[in-house]
Amino acid sequence: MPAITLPDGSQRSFDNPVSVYDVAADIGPGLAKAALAGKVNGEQVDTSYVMDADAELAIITDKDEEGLELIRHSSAHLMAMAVQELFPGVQVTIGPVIDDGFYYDFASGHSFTPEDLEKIEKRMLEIVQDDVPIERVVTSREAAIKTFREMGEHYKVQIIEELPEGEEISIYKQGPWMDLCRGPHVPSTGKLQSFKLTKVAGAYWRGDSKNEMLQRVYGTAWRNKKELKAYLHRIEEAEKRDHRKLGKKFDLFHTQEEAPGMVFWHPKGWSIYQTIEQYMRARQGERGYSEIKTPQIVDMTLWEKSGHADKFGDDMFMLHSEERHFAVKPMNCPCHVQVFNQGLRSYRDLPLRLAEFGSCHRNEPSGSLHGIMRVRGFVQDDGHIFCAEDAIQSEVSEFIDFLHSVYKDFGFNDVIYRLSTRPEQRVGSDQDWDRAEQALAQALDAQGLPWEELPGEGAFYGPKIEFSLKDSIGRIWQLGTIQVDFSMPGRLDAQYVAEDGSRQVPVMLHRAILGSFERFIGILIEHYEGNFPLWLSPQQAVVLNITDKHLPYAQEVASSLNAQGLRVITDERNEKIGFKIREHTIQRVPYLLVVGDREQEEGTVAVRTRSGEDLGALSLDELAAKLTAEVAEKG
RNA sequence: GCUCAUAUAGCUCAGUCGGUAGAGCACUUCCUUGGUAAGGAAGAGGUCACCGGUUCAAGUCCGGUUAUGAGCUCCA
Repeated sequence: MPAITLPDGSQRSFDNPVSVYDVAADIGPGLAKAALAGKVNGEQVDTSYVMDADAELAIITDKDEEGLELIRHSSAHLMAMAVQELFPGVQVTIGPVIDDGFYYDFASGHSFTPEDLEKIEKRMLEIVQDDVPIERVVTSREAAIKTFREMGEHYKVQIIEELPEGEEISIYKQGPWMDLCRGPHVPSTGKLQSFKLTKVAGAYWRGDSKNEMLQRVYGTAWRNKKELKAYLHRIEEAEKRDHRKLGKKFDLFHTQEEAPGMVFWHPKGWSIYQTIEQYMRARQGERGYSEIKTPQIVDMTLWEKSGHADKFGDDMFMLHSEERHFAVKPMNCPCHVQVFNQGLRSYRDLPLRLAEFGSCHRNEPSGSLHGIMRVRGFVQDDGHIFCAEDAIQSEVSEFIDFLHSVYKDFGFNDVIYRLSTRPEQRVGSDQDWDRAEQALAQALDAQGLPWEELPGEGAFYGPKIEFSLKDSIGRIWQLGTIQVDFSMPGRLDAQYVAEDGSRQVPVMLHRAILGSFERFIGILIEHYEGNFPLWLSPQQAVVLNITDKHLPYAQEVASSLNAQGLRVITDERNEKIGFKIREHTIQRVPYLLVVGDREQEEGTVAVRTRSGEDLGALSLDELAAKLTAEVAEKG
């Protein structure tokens, strides 16, 4: 006589064992239709799951987040079924749920094409039309291995063999098709209505590049057509703000075949770059950093000593000249230690904060290059703090504070904190790692910041905090970092004289706020969709003369504003005012200054913004004051 | 680096069955001097990424290289 307790606390008693579906039907036909799965005593189960004792039950429908995940998971199965029907001989591997959808990895001699995806999608819709029931069958390990071996599903056999002893093995059947799966799944294929296959790509078996490559088909799946449409729209919007596209449209930079992964900055892009660099220079000065510049090409012996040659040698650009071996510097830290090492340092010099806009080159794998976001030649807003161990926490706290203020000035307020701890391949003693990890965790805790641990993700010389931020459309970008390093100063013979006269090895903190200028500017382009705030805009205003006779006045306006430190250009072309307005609005110039007879007589300009707002006529003084104030405001 | 795809005018893209390349915008010149998102006319512009092969003939078919894109792997 099971008594079923529902989430609202109400109870229903049944004379016989009941399935999740039965309970849903007992509550109402609408719910029975909507039920995708159940949650019995906290465990997800199919709607066919039968309860023969008292239980707590929640019916999962597509209103629940879990329901959406079920839809995606079952969609992956649906796709696998369609694929195996259409392409006999294809083996299945795994098909999990991901953000916004699902994928399934297949082993196949045939390469799927976009046309294949259409065919597969069509077959999937047919199976949905047939509303094929999805059924769970529990089997023994041996039987499962035998079944899948006979089916020629060698990957599945391997997966079953690696399941822990005693684990229940379940198979899900939909029509003639079956797949090994823990479940649960939606009750029938008819529940899957709003999906779309999006792309096909290679993926390594088990995510290991030593293994063979499988074919991964990605799909997206939603509760209903409206959500699917909204998702596809979001993707389109994200594509519109792609920095590669906008970089071309606004004439900010280009790349070309002769220098893969390196950026040719054009005047407008370089203006943004310089504005950021000068801003960072000023802020670092305020925060007690001394700026330095170190060589671009350094003898291999230094990289061997620092440990980088050993770990990253393959990815360094090498040079051979006069029997000597050099590398183009892939990072700045060993060079900064060389600056520290000049002369005998005292504890009184600490903390010593060195900063460099350090130009680095790394021969990144060709397939990982991406616009200006992931490049081979880049400039870091790099800095190294040499300090005594007891100063780590305060230095890290001070840094976090600095970082927050910078992100705020760029219009980013949501920061995400992650602590990456010791990786398998590393240098330094476990005791050093314990202390370093603790120092970082304490600095985060001391500021009351929420953080997540990423075990094994630290650098080879020390743990790190990674700072990520959310952009205007919710994407997360990793930017800043601070890393504790107990190893490199010792390896490179850094020392200072302590208060008691003894020689001590300083701790080194590696830190960056923007990460690389290239990546950061790429993110800014996408975040603002080219609508840069005034202080970053390469062209802050453009003066538009109505006819040739207003040209001298237009030039006078521009030079007057330029003299006040504003970036103002004149569009002197013999074009109609509507045409000029259109062009510069599309180019996202923040202020359009129209000058004609009226303005010339009154010594004013007619101000229009890039968003189409008409601010009326302003005198030059009023305008300069307004723009200067806006530049200072940042954000 | 791996899998798959792509590469045509400055940009965005057409180019069928293999028969020596086309549009819109941009550019140049001329006309137009026009008050808030495209005034008009004419002209110029291409070794179809590169190297090789098949063919009477290759932008088109095949192979290789390079770059780019999606994803995987990697990211000091």
